[in-house]
Amino acid sequence: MEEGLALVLYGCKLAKDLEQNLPHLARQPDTLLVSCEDIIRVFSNVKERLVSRGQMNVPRQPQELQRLDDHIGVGVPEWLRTGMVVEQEQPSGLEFVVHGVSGGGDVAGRSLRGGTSGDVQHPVMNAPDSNRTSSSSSLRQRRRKEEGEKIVKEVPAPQMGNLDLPPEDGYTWRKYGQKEILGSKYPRSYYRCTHQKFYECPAKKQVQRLDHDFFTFEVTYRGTHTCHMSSTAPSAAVPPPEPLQPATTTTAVHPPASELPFSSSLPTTHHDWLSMQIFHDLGGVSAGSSTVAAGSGSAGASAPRFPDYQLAVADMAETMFNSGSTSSNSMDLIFSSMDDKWDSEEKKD
DNA sequence: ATCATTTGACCTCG
DNA sequence: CGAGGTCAAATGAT
Repeated sequence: MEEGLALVLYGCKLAKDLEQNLPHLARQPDTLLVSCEDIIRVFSNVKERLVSRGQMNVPRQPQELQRLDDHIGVGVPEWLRTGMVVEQEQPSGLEFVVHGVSGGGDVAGRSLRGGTSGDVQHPVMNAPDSNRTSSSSSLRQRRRKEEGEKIVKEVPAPQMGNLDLPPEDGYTWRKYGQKEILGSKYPRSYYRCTHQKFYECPAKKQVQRLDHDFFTFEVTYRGTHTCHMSSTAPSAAVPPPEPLQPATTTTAVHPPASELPFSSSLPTTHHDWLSMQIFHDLGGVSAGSSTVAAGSGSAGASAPRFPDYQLAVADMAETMFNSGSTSSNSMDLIFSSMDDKWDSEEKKD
């Protein structure tokens, strides 16, 4: 196992190197491809070792996690830990209550279809109110109020740290407005997808605290994320578990993966492409939607499962390749605690 | 310099 | 006309 961990670390280092050289490699697709393949090969190797070691012989005991912790560095990220024990305890944080759904869902149905069709349409993006004549012909273009898909969820708010932070849902959002709402104690914040610019991603959300429950947000999602349809899209489709204390007072329930915002109904999220790429290379078992459940805590009942720590590795790789979190640099997040370890390891040599 | 947030003004719709 | 939603300049953070 020690050797396997070393391989994981090596793979992570390769990925980090790749990230650092990305500006240059971006102009050299061939080199970039080789680098990616190297990384995949390393993690595939790890996977082979783990499989041959015994399918279900997964380190779950606390002391074993501690060993991993010690090996990788100070503090395996909490999401990685929880990813490893996802079956035992529901991870905290991502507890959604589907409050109500309205709208046709037509948009979602079309654009979420696996991205195979290639021409994702943005029905609300064009049609910029051609004949909107505010006599002064203001330069501002405004779209009609979008009808259709609207998903309302109640999400427990952070109960420690910055209480003003909106609930993390795995996407990156950019706030573009805030407004006092009549009859509501708390203002409503308006967010749009950070990647709207590059990918014309129309996804938006509104976040507002419940009047009667300061520690619960009502989150209204509108539009569908299209930014993860591209293989180069930088968003994360699967929300990572929140490293926060579980909300103990809410009656939130754990939804099936299909109820997570937009992404999970996708049969081939980027999460899948990642894990499938890695495991498919080996002619391994089918990486079905069960991989999606890795972070969400809903275990596929019948689908073949990978050992949880493999999912964690895939998750980590995913996090490295996708800046999905609101945090600006997920690589730093992952490696910040590992740098010291690497340094000390290298000094030993 | 770049990107995110804030905030007042503006627009849309009921 | 007013409430809700969005824009974009100003400001702040990195």
